[in-house]
Amino acid sequence: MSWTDDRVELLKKMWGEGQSASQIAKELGGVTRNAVIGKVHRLGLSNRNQGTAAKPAAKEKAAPVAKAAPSKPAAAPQPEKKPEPKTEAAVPVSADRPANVTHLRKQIVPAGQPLPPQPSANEISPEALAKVNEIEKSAKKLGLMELTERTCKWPIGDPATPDFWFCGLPSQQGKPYCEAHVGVAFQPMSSRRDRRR
DNA sequence: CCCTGATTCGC
DNA sequence: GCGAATCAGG
Repeated sequence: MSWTDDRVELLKKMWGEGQSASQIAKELGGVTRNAVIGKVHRLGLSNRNQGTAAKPAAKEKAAPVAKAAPSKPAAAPQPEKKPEPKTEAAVPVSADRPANVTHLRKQIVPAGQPLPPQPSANEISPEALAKVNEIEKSAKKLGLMELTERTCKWPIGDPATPDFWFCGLPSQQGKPYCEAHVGVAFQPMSSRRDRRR
């Protein structure tokens, strides 16, 4: 595959939209994300850092290249704009809920049985709960079979009813849950002192 | 372990 | 110019 004009255009477009190199590569087809990144650099649209000629030459490890030493770092940090629409708009979370967080949790997980590492719902950030509510709306609702090594395995709904599924969103490294669920899953550990055994 | 982009260098 | 291999972070 070669970098035809339209392919380059798509590349520019997607890169401009903040798409990742791997996504772009997948979309284009026939190229790897490395190819995309390489092209991006060649096109000179890697970062919005343009103008500063001198490149700080980040690392010099196994490079037996004898090059003239750079005169000076000369890297004026320019305030850059980051078009990153945080999908964290206002969530209808009760701002005035001092201690009734437990009820909120109940809404999320109606079931009351063999729940995952459900914290004691004591000191969970209301934000985390709101987040969970949010993401559950966009959950992929995977069945038990669809779960893979890196899909969120957070159960949603009542296992005793057909309205039961798993979050299914991309889980974070290693963890069994996605970002949001990790937040409410294991985070507490505050007043859990001894276990009297 | 999964991902991200950045850089190098043989082709 | 191209991109795999590698590096460097998250």
